[in-house]
Amino acid sequence: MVRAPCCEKMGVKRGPWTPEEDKILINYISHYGHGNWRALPKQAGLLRCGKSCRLRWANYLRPDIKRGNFSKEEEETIIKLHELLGNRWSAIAARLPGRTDNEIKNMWHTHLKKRVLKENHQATTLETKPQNYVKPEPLDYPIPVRPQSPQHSSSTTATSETTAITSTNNGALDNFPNLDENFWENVFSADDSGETRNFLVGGRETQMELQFSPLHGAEQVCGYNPVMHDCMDFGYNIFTTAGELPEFF
DNA sequence: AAGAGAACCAACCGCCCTAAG
DNA sequence: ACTTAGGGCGGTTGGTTCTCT
Repeated sequence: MVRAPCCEKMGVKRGPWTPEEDKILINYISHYGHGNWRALPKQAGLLRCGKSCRLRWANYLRPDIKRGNFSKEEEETIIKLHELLGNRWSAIAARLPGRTDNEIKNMWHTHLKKRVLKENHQATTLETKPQNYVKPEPLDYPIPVRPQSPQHSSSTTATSETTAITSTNNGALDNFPNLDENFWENVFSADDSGETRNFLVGGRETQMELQFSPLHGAEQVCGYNPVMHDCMDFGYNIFTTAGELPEFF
């Protein structure tokens, strides 16, 4: 069965929004909220489809949107997060208050992508390498694979997987923290959107935000430190939101 | 000053996921 | 269990503005 389009094309206006339409949408949402997007245009008196209204609101009219040029810090954050998360624009936008996924996506395609490509090219071109350039050694430890969540696996238990993955890391990385036994269970009960939780790490209660991200072909727990504007580069990366990194970093 | 090409960005499209019936 | 609608997301398009010659 083919899904019907989100709106009848006939009689629905398309293209750039006029200031009058913006005003109507803002007034309506500020009085009644958006509720059902599909029903909104009719109730508000707009000749637009609901999807168009939602996009206009989300990307342009929302009061918390920050307009204007991106700061250097924001650009660096986008580059780091893109390295970490790939094209998950909404996840990246979630870490840049006031910026929309569309805006970030445009920024990436028009400015940052070229810049990153150029920088990568320079870094790998022999002529541009400094004389004391040393080729980085490949990782000497296995990239740990995220064990299946207990809710997705019926054949193994969380406990055995937890033990295995923890011992793998402790054996491979001297400075990998001692995780409390409920760590992975706690991780798996969080979603992928960067939920903040308290964990016992290295024997210390630490507030952390976790993300799962596919890197090097394997899914990893990894993170980004918004305070230091730096990606943690372990097999498992963990970062705090409290502004201070745990000692093991 | 004018035309061409490049860059920018708002908006649209179509797919996917999820909740409700 | 299945179907369907609603909403979210990433990719793409096309109109506008800018820059260069």
